[in-house]
Amino acid sequence: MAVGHGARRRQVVRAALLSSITEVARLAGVSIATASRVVSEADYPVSAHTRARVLLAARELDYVPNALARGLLKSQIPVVGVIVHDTTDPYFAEIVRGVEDAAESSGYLVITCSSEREGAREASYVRLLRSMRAAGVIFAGSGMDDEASIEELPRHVAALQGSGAAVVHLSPHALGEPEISVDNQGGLAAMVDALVGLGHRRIAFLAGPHTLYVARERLAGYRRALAAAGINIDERLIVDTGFSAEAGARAVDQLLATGAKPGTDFTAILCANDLLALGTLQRLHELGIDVPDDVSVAGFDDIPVAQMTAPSLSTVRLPLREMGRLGFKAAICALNGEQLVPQVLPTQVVLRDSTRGI
Amino acid sequence: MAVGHGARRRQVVRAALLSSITEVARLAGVSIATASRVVSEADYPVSAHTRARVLLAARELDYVPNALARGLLKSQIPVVGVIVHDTTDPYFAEIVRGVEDAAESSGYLVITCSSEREGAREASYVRLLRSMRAAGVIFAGSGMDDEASIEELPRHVAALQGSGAAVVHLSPHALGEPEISVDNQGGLAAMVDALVGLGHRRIAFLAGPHTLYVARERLAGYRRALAAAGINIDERLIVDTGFSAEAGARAVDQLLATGAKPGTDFTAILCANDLLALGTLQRLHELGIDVPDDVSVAGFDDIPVAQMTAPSLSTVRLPLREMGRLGFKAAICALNGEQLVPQVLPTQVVLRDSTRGI
DNA sequence: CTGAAAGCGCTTACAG
DNA sequence: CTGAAAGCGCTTACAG
Repeated sequence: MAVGHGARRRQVVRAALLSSITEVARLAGVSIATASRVVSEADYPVSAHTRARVLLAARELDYVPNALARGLLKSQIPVVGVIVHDTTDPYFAEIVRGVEDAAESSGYLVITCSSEREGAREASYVRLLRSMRAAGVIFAGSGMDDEASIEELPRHVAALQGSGAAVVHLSPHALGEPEISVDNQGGLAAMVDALVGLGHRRIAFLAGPHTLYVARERLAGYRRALAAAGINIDERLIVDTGFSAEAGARAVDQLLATGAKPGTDFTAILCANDLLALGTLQRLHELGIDVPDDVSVAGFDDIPVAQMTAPSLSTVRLPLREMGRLGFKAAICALNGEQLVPQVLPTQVVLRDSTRGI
Repeated sequence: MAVGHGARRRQVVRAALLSSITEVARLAGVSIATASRVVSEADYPVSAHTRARVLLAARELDYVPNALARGLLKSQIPVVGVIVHDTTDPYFAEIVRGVEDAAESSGYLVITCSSEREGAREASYVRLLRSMRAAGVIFAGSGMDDEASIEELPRHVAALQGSGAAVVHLSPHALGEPEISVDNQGGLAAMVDALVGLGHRRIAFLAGPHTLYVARERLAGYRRALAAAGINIDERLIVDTGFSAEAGARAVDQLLATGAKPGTDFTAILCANDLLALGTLQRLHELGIDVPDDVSVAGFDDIPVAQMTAPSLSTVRLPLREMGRLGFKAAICALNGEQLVPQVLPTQVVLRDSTRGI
């Protein structure tokens, strides 16, 4: 019994170790050129009989082609990398999901790389993707402006593009217009308009990290809409923050520490993303400040949990999955040599229970 | 101006296209063997002068080694795949984050593949990883029992292991004990004990998908703890569900449709994961059933949003990031030929505002 | 329709 | 310390 088991095990391992195209060709009794033509599904004429024997041999040996050898020859491996700022952020999770949906059964493997909002890490991931001769890179998050992003990253991106890889941006960055994006400024302005429509005139803004392009665009939307409504901008109501729930909670404390009173000095808190709004809701709840009776709260992105908070969160819906899907499709188009036309997707204000008129 | 720009651009592209080790060797005036010894950081003696010239040439050409060529030679590429059930599920996002934390500056690239809980997709991702000669595969989710998981998957896993790749499981599955895991049964039993301690005796259970090993283990924990407490198990209070918030909301409707009354027929709803609990909270809120006054609700996993619901969610904390971190470390150990000792991590009951005594 | 041979970019015994 | 050469597994003109 034990012997039999050992022998069987060895056999499996042996098949695994030897299943190169050479083995398949030998077993089928054909040249490796012919074997290659069959297993690589090239549309090259091979007699039905020969084809069948090769296929049988391949199955017999559990043959899986070596993507490295193939990639070395083609100078490209069917892998598309998605660079995100934070895997655990639902904003990026939704985008990645969209990319994966579009990539399903396309033959491309999707690799997600998380920069943790560090330019050096991002650059090193892109370098790795370059060293693997990835077919494409999708930058899901917006550009940063630290040294690595300015020195190293563009070099790798240029090399990638120079060798025929597709590069797609889903957010604004230094190198030009994103191929697929959303009108961050307009979307945020629309939410300000909605709040003004509800009677709010003193709207605090948790602005996100000013090192990020998206955050700066959203801030611009805030300023633009207030100016358009003829409302004076009170700089003390603008808080520079991170992009996390914890940052939102801290920002509330910071805002209150200035002596600003909710309900009078500000009647609404608008957040540059939903995660900030989640932290804001939580901290206000802890402080016994009622939302929306004492103060209204609104977010931006419409991540799935935004419907599940109590009160449910008013926010601006971004078509995140769609962005991911279109991003992947754009990469494939670029790979086919098509010229990409930048596409700006619509946003939509969604008013739920965290905001009310005054 | 335009000409100058064009010329510069061409140069960049040219460097990108030609930067093979052959070019570096030529520019440095050495053999490719010597160039390789320098750039691959092999600890092979090379004179300081030669080394400096090679390094300079490499920098000049923006040389990035071809990982495919190197991988072809070694039959392994420094990539570790993490197979998850769903990228957008915070449970998996946290684990992936842990893996990435541990992999940081290890030289390995982490690839996340999302099976969407379909065995066929999972098998095809593992096949892709196999074709790329990945150094390791970490299965973050538990095994499924559909055909692809029984037929195709084990073949690829055996081949991967046979060729020296590391395979690590973070959850129970058909092939044996997970290398890194958590006591799902004991953890869930502990929460039942806690609820019983609060005076609950009629505890409904949203059980998750019975096709998943983890779900079955958690259900076993439910049964075990109730039996130990001498409480009769009412099968009508056990609802088979998915693992999403929507499934939780539906399950609440299903439970109520049986005619069971909250507060009398059941005083608590225990969920096999936090996402189910989130959906449960939301649906109960919509129905005007108060938590915890009318019914207590508890989850399992302690994903980050569990603290941010209203009321905040009582749950069982799983060391998710730690599991990811240890999973990656285990993969590296296996790669170094070390024998892995299965490790079971502790869980902890966390009581927040969604549960109360009766 | 089939096969022999070159070559993708690298590493590593082997010889000096 | 340095280099010439073989070879990893595949694809693809080229010749038949």
